[in-house]
Amino acid sequence: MSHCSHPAALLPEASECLRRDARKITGPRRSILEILHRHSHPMTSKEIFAQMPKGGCNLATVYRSLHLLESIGLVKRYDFGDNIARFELKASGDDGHHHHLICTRCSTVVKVETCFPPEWEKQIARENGYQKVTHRLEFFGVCPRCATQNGEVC
Amino acid sequence: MSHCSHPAALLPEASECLRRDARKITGPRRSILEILHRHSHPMTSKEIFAQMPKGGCNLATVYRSLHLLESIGLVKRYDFGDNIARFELKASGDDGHHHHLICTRCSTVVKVETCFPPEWEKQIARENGYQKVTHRLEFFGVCPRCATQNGEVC
DNA sequence: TTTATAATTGCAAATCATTTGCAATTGGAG
DNA sequence: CTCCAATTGCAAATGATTTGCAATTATAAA
Ligand SMILES: [Mn+2]
Ligand SMILES: [Mn+2]
Ligand SMILES: [Zn+2]
Ligand SMILES: [Zn+2]
Repeated sequence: MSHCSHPAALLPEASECLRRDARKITGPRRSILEILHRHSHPMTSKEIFAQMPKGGCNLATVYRSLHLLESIGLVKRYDFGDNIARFELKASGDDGHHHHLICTRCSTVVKVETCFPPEWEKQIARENGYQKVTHRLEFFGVCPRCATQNGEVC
Repeated sequence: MSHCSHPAALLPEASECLRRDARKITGPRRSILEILHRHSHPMTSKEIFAQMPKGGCNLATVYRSLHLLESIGLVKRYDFGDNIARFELKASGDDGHHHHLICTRCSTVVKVETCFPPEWEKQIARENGYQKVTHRLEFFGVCPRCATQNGEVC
């Protein structure tokens, strides 16, 4: 929701990632990065599409761009179980691994820093003969606002 | 994969659940319960459909039946992030809450008993003003078999 | 700056899992 | 055995996402 770091600082870094893979820095990609930068919570392709500046681009382009940005590690994909992919910009240096608490009423999302105990995860890997194990973890509940206006949606 | 309890013991219990809600015990529903009973891992609607005995039923009926069985608490739905719902029979008494370790190569699924620390979850709820919080947690990695035959799929 | 060309885009049609409307069928209470 | 709400088959509708293809464009090289 807020823009912490300077937006301009993002482009050079992204450019580098793109160039490294012989990809182009296009209008749609630039816009998507800016949009993700100013909304610091997971956004769906449609939400991003709706935020595109005048002229915009085709929705298919948003999908393709997000794929690319994800593949080169600039963006992280999240799945909240509603069959709609959501994307967040990864902070440079950050591996983007964190979790969320989602309101099942109004879909409000809060970042959760707590992670599943790494030791436990290693144990699970060991027990099953897996070399490396990762996880997907999201929390669900009814946010205080929705809990108040009981019955209604935020 | 194995049939632990007596399959016959399942029906009376299911019947009770269904009757309690003025629902009928039909062929398709009986078949689905039996299929889920003998495969003790999460199954997709298509997989269940493919296991239907001769005569079978329409795929739409499988979807509708699974919905119903889920709504009356006989079946639990899981989401492994591939946009295909999977279902497991709940052991009576069990709330069905557990997790899985999924091979990203061959999709083999192993049940994981370890759960996210309840105290930590309560803390997350408290911190955010939520009354009650649940979670969805799945583990991913490459199973030992797939790790060996590197490159190929099980 | 101009050129050459691989990458990108718009558009429409295709996918894929899942849902739904509706008419025909059926389980099971009375 | 009767009756009727619950169920089912079928085909069409959904909704997110993907894809084929021809037209457009970013950009490295000349
Ligand atoms: Mn986040
Ligand atoms: Mn399981
Ligand atoms: Zn809410
Ligand atoms: Zn495997």
